[in-house]
Amino acid sequence: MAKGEETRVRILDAAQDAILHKGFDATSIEEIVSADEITKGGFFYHFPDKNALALALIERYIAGEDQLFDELFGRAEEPNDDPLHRMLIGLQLMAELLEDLPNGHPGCMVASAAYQDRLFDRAVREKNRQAVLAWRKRFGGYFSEIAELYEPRDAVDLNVLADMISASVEGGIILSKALGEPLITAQQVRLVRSYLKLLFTPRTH
Amino acid sequence: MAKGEETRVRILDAAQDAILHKGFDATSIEEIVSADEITKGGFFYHFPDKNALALALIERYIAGEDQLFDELFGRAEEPNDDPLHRMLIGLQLMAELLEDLPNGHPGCMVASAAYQDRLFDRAVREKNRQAVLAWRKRFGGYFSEIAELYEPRDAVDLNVLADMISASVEGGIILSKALGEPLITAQQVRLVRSYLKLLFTPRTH
DNA sequence: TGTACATCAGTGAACGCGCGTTCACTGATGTAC
DNA sequence: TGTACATCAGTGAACGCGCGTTCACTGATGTAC
Repeated sequence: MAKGEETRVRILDAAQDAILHKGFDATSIEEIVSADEITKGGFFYHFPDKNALALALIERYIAGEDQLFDELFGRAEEPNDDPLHRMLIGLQLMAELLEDLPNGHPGCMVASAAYQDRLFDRAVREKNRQAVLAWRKRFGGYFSEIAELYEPRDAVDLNVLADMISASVEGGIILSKALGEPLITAQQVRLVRSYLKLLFTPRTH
Repeated sequence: MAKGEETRVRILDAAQDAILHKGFDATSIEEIVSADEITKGGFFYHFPDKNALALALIERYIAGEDQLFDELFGRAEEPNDDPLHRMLIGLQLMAELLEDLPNGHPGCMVASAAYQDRLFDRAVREKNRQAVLAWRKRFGGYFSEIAELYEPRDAVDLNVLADMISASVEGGIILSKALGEPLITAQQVRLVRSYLKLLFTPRTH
């Protein structure tokens, strides 16, 4: 990685950590750059203004999540797997990954932006919207495959079910932050897993 | 209501609306009071400093939620009702109430504070923590009653199940804000209801 | 009922500080010939 | 291999603006006698 790119990443890291605990406006550029031992001028070499920082942070966060979900649910090495099994394994892996974070999930940039939408321009808000839609599309696709093979025991909209995965993580993070209990998010993911098992597993008499 | 108390409430209303869309720090006192047509000096008559505003907002929000949950789940008029039935009715009422908000739920002060915890002093953070614990205790108590009568079909921790109600609302609000779809929160509450039905309803052959 | 005083619910000007942003400059590295 | 120039990745001082907070004052309302 070139020197400039490395500094840029360090700026994003420091900014994200502060923003997830203080909000965007309360996080000053001075504070961000002093954590990286550069100056304010250096910040403005990498970003034209503070709004561009927000955009870059959200884009990076979304890309990271997409890659992570590909790894957890993709399981490209076994493409013929049963889709329900693949989903349950994916949620299991996600829960384990969350349990391994000693301080819990540090927070979701999308959630942070959603609670500060009036601070950002249209480009940022639209990126945020597209991120959540992409999650819905991804998980909704998985559920379509599942529903072709398994009759759900209760009438559910598959897009709402897809949102449930995102919502349980987002909600878990909030409870976890408010209580200072790192394990909550993983527990909520496991609970969604329990629901899907009950919902799609055929009755055994 | 006395005149001063009325102004205080209007300050809190204006502040809450702005804070749920911009965050605490980015919401200036000037902006809050100009919405109410008073002056900055007037604000400081009602609150010693800005942190006291945060504390008052969170206390008011928590008290409002507690009262609402009492109404939705208490059903004091029929205390001998089946606890599972009461829970399902409560969630049904909650979903209907959320569906009736034309712009969706405006946002949760507890979530907003959780994503800006470094902005506040210990008193605010502790209030926030107690709020989530109270929700857990409330719903956990309901689930204890239910579990005494109905064997759950999957091994679940009742406190985690209690958190699920809070988490689905919190997560639903975030998705709803990010997508601009007001109905999402109600949908997520109905999905939790579907889970509880599957989890606790006895098998009928 | 009238008067004196206290309290309530603010007004409005002033303050010092930190913020985002600009800009002229600089040393190190890369490229052309 | 040496030299000239361009680009990269910053530095550091300066700016104007808006912020939270203070404070002396004020008019309206309430209370005591």
